[in-house]
Amino acid sequence: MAVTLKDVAQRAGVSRSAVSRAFTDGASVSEKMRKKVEKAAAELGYSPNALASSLTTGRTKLIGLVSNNFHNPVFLEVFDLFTRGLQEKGLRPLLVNLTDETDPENSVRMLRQYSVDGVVVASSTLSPGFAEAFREAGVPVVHSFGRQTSTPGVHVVGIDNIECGRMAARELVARGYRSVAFLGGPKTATSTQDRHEGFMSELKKHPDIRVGQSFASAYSFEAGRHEMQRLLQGELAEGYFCGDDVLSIGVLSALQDAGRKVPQDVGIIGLNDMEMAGWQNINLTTIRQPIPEIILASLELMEAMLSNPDRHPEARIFPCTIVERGTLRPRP
Amino acid sequence: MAVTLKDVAQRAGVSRSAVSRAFTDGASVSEKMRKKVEKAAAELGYSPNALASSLTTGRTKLIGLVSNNFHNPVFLEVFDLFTRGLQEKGLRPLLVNLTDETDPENSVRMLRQYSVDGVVVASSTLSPGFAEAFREAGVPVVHSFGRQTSTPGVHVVGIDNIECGRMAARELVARGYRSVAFLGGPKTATSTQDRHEGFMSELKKHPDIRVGQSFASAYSFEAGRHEMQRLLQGELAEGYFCGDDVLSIGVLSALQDAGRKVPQDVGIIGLNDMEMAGWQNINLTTIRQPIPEIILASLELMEAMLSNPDRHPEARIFPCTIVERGTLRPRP
DNA sequence: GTGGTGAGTGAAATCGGTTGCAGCATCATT
DNA sequence: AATGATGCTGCAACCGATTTCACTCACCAC
Repeated sequence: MAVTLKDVAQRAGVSRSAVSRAFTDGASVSEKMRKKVEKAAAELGYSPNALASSLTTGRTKLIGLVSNNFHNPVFLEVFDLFTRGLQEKGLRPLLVNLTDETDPENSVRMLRQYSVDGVVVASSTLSPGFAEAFREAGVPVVHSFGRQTSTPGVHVVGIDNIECGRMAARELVARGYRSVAFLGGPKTATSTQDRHEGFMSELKKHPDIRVGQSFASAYSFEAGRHEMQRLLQGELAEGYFCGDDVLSIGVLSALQDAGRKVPQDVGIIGLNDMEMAGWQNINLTTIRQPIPEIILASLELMEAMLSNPDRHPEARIFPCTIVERGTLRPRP
Repeated sequence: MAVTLKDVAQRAGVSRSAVSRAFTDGASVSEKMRKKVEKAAAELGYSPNALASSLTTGRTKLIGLVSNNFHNPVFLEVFDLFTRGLQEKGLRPLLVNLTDETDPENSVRMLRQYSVDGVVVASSTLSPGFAEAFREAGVPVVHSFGRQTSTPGVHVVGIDNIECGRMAARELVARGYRSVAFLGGPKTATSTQDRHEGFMSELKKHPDIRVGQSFASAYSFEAGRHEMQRLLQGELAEGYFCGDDVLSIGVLSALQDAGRKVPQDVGIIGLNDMEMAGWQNINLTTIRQPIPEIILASLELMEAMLSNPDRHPEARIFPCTIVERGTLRPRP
C-alpha cells in the first residue's frame, strides 16, 4: 500500500540513507543523486512519513491547540488565525476541546503521547495553573488570552484585564453615568475576576456613583440574556460594562424585548470587538482586544521556544482601545 | 527526559515485551506481571508514545478535520461537535484550514505524511472531487455537508440542497409573495448551485410569480449586507430566500439601515438555523439543517470505515424543517 | 511417569525513518 | 608522486514501540 523509503531506494538503486538525505535540505547530497532519488520518488508517489522521522529527530511539528471557548463566536476568528498562522510555519494544529473538563491532567498526557512540539492554550477562562501543567511536563507552552501573574511560569500573551475594567469604568463615568454595574461572565474565569477588580477599583474613586455587579453563568448569548432578564425584575443601572461582546449582545436582546432603549435608557459597553460587534444591527460600543496581534505574538513566542525551550517566560500584554459605536450615550 | 518502555522494563526487571503487553488490553499477561509493570510505570511517570506504536500497528487515531468555513459562525458549532465526538471515540482531530486554497493536493500529501486514519471534510462549498482525492490516496473519508452525486465516490452526509431550495420557494409562494428572489452565496459553492436550482425549478410551476436571483461573494455577514445594499438601488422583490443564515443576517442589517421593515416590506428566509438565528434581536425564519445529526452520522461512518475501509460509499441525507420566527409574513 | 495443553514470558525482527562513522573518489597542492 | 582536504555515499545502529515465535512451566489426564 504505502510507499516507503526502502521502495524508493531500491527503485533508484541507492542506499536508504541517500533517499533520506535527498529529502532533508541541508544534507550532504550531490545534485545528481538528488535528481535520481526525486525521479524514483515521483514515479512511486512517495512522500516521507512524518511520524517515523519524528521518532529519531524528536520533533513532530505538531502543536496542541487547546481551548474551551467553543460557544463564543469570537473564537472562530481565533481558530482561523491560529490554524493559518501555524500552517504558514509548517506546523500542524492538534485540536483539543476542553469544553467538559478543566483538569489539565488528561490533556497533558494525551498531548505527550502524541509528542507535540508545543502547546498553545487559547482561553481567557482557564487558570494559569493549567498552562503551567504543560511546562512541568516539559512541553513548551504559550497561554494566549491568559492572565499574567507576578511570577510567570509560562509565556502569556493577552491584555491587561484589570486595566480594561478601569477603562470601562472611566468611560462610563466620563459620559455622565451616575449608576453603573459590572455584568461579567462566570466568576471562576480569571478574565472575569480581573475585569471586575479593575472596574471596582476605579469606581472607588467616585463614591458618589452607585455601583452594582452581577455574573452570568457563561460567556454566551443565552447567559447574558438570561442575566439581564433577571436584572430587569429589579431596578436597572444606567450603564453596564459587560465582560464580553457576546454577553453584551445577549443583554441587548433582553433590553430590546423589555422595550428599553439603548443608549437612551441604558448604556452598554462590551469587550473584544468581535466581528459581530460591528454588524450594523448590533453596533456595539466596546473595548477592542487586538486579537490578530495577540495570536501573532503567541506564534512568535512558540516558534522561539521550539528553537530554545529554556527561554525565560515572558508576558506580552497588548493595549486595548475603545471602539465607539452606538450603545453608549455621547460624552457630555 | 522522556521515559520510555525500556526504562520501565529495566525498573520492573522484566522484558520490554512484557511492558508493552501490560499496556495493551487483551494481551496475554498475568495479573502479577501487570501489577509489577504498572507500579514501575507509575513511579517513572511513563505513558506510551502513540506515534511510535503507530509505526507498527499502522493506526494513529489521528483524524484530519478539513474545512474552509472559518467565517461562518455556524462552523464553531460544527467544530465543537466534531472535536467532542472524536475525542469521545478516542480519536484526535488534526485541523486543516483550507481558507486560502481549494486544491486537494497539498492537504492530501500533508495528511498522509501524518498517517491520519481518516479524514472528515466539513464544507458545503467544496466540490465532491476534493473529498474523492483522499479516497484515491487510500484514506478513508467522509464529506460532511457535501453534495451527494449519482455515483458517490465517498461517504457523504448532509441535506438535500435542491429540496431545500424547493422548500423555500414553496413556503414563499404559500405565504402569498408575488415576487421572490434567491440570494445565494458564491456561485462556485455546490450548496449555492443546488439551492438555486431547487428554488428555480419549483418556481417554474408558478409562471405568474416574478423571480430574481443574485449571488453574494461569500457566505459571510459582509457579503450578504453588501449584496443587499446593491439590490436596494433597484427594485426589491417581496420575499428573499438567502442561501445561508449569516448571509440573511447581513441582508437584514442592510434592510434595517435602509428603513425597510421586515417582514412587512420584505420577507426573508434563511438556511441553517444557526444558534444566532434564534437570538431574539435577529429572530430569523429559516430552514433548519440538522447539524448535530449530520455530525453524529459522519462520525459513525468514519468509525465504520476504520474497521472496514472497503465499505461501500453511502449518502446519508437528512430532512430539513422550517423554523418559523419573525422574518416572513404569516400564511394567509 | 509420560504426554498434552495452555498460559505466560523473553529474544529478536520489524515498523519507516535518521545519523555517526568509515570508506572511497576526486581534486588541488607541494 | 605523495599528501591532504573535500564531498558523497553506504553500513549499521538507533528512535520507541509491537508482534511473531520458541520456549518454559504448571497442571491435568491417562
